Amino acid sequence: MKYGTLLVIDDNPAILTAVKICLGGTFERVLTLSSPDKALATIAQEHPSVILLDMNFSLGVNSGQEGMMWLSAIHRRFPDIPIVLITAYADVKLAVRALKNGAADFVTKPWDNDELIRVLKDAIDKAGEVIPLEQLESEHVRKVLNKCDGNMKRAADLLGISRQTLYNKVKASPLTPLRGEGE
Amino acid sequence: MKYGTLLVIDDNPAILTAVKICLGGTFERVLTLSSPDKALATIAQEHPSVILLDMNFSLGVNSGQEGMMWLSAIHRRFPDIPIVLITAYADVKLAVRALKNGAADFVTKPWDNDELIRVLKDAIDKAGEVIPLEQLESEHVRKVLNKCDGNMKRAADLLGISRQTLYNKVKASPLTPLRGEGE
DNA sequence: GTGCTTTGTCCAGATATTAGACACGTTTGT
DNA sequence: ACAAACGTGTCTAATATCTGGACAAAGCAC
Repeated sequence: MKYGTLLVIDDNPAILTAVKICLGGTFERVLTLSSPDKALATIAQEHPSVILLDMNFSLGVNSGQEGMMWLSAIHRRFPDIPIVLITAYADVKLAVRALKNGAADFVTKPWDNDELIRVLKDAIDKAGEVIPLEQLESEHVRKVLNKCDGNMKRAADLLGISRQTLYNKVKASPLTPLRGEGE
Repeated sequence: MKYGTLLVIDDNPAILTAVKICLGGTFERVLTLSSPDKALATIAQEHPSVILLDMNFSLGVNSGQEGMMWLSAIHRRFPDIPIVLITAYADVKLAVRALKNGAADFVTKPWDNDELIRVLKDAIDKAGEVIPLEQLESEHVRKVLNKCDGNMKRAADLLGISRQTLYNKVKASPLTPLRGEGE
């Protein structure tokens, strides 16, 4: 089973070629861009399943600012397409910032092929999940209620619903297990 | 303005003392544990606003497995309390895994005091936010609809609601801006 | 073009939400 | 200790929302 379209954005042609060879068997299509300039247009046109984005363009600038900017821009425009970042400079602060800015994952060069495939697959799978409205609601209600120490009046207030409605919701689904957040 | 209760868990007494001094002025209370053994009990009793958890216990074991286990355990039991991880071994993989396992943030030793305070404050603020039910619903609807390329029938199906209901929801809130995910 | 899907629109019955009210138990402040 | 303030569980009646079902018209596939 192949995993749709992968878009790779990296300014190193050797990397693009390498990725194309390594992942060509795993994805139906592997598109490449050597510069993020046309990224938005390309994404809009091709609707990739996942994006592999390098963090370091403009030679000599390796703070990752460039990649971070593009991450934000792409993620803002296409919040549903998972973006996996890749960088040669293993920097914890950068990785944390990237994940908090919406990156699906963060890997370092040189990469392990199987790991990269797993990461991209995970990103696609996670992005493809759709949570039913009712479940989303139940979970959120439970969380807020929990944060209010079970105070239904306050919870209802924070949730923007009436106390009775919250009351009904709670007794309607007395035990909805919370989704895990594990990897 | 002080930021509630901080619980620090670290097996190095010197660190505990240092943190107590550095952050005593910022938090109303700073509790410390030199081992995570009693973490769950302490948290249940003290309801800290945020937890600062070291990743490396049992001397010689520095893979972070220990801390990761405790992160999962604590986060599973108290999903509403933000957990900031701290480690001496800057490891990108570990940081990524931690964030995906529910950590609010990830900092490395030696830490910068102001940065640590900012991180803890951010974690508390973010955890304290409560999103009204209607907004949560709107955003989710918009995302799913987007993922379905605007196909309302399919989106409604995935969301577990009827097509007409989705139709009504969409025309009820034609332009709900998505919340940002920035740091 | 012919079929299949989707859309926009309507209906009427079922369900959910709402503000308000009430008695009762629990905190809180003094 | 006492009163005031607050939260709960319960009820009602008006309003709103959700639902399956139906229909013609528009869009897409082959």
